[in-house]
Amino acid sequence: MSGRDEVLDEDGAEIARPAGDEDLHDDSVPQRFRSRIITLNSYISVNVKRKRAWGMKIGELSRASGASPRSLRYYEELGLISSVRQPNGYRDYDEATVGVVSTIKSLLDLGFPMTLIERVLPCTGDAGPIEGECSGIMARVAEIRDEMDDKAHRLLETRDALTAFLSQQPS
DNA sequence: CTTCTAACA
DNA sequence: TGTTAGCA
Repeated sequence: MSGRDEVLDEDGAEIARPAGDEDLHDDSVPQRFRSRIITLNSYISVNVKRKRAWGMKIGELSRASGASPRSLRYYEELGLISSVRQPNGYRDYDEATVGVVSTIKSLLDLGFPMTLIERVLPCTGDAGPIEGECSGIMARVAEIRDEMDDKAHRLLETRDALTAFLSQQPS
């Protein structure tokens, strides 16, 4: 173990060159860079111990979330999810993104238009720091909640009507 | 084979 | 949102 061996990811790409302790005490390394080296070292050690230097590529996230790569790029374009780029230009997603995508899919499932999700997600903090004024969007969300109440009631009525209808049918 | 961007029968 | 083209 030289401490200077290349660190490779699962695909064999070089991801970083870990600095050994000698670098931290070597006067050739300006002290203003040492904190960065320490940060890099801890980042590398954490990820290498997890046997994974990077997060997940779009294909993995796609399989894990059930969303198509096309959708994932679209969500990212809308700012719903984010990613960093690997040296090769490939998107690198944090594992936590799977949860955000699940949220998006759930809202989409419930009939929320992408345009609304685009404005609501930033207010949940899931897609990053809460920014902007959310009051307007929250008012709209409350409106939708009330509409849901109506739909729920009508749905129950229809269900009961169907039950009554079925019980009248001859066996 | 996978990903990327841009564009559209 | 899918799909396809042309690269890397």
